[in-house]
Amino acid sequence: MSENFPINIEKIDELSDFFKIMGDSTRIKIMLVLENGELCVNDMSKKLNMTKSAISHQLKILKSAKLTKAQKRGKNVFYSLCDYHIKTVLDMALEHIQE
Amino acid sequence: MSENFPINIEKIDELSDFFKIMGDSTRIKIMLVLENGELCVNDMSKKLNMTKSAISHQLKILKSAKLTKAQKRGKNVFYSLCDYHIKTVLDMALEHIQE
DNA sequence: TTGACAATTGAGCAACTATTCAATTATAAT
DNA sequence: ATTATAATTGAATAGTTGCTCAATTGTCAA
Repeated sequence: MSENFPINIEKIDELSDFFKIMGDSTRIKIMLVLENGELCVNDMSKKLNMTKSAISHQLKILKSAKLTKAQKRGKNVFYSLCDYHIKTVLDMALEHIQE
Repeated sequence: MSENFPINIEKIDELSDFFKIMGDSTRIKIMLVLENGELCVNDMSKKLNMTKSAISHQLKILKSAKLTKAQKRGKNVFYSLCDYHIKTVLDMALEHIQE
């Protein structure tokens, strides 16, 4: 290990952490509903038919991974996608499973 | 859910399952050492400084996900990468974490 | 200020997962 | 046949994770 290895070890952990975060259907659903634009927690909760608590817990993870960002307006907190790479990664993965 | 939703629900599970498999540093390491060509379990075990058993368990998962394929020759089983999309997904993810 | 709604938080629980360890199968060499 | 090496397998364990539930915070309206 370490030499003769294409990328360094911390990067590998970052990589697998990234995929770990993508590897949950609730978080995937959240990202997909956010592709059309920002939504508040309540709306996501209704669209995905899940409790606000469950959504909120996952949003916290997505936010800390810089995959979503939040903006508070009045009583609501509106979330939106952060990174334009994500859609490409999702599409690439879709291509992979398609066959 | 279900209507007004960009892709169907089974696809979402397939997607998150795919990312779940990518979301482990051992499996990432295996895929990275296989980028240069096939290797037997013993070689991977040495390169990654892990037991053959641990490697073998993860190879089974990668194989069942059709990310690697195996070929037996003599006492050895040689593994290689299956899908050319994987490298692109890895590169895309690397681009995401780079910044 | 009071009541209602939006969102977050933390503890607790059940389900899942990666590694270790020991045993087993399979092949090759002596 | 016996021994050695390669790989797989399954059970056990320790660690992690996602959801629920209850409590809490923050904001707006009456």
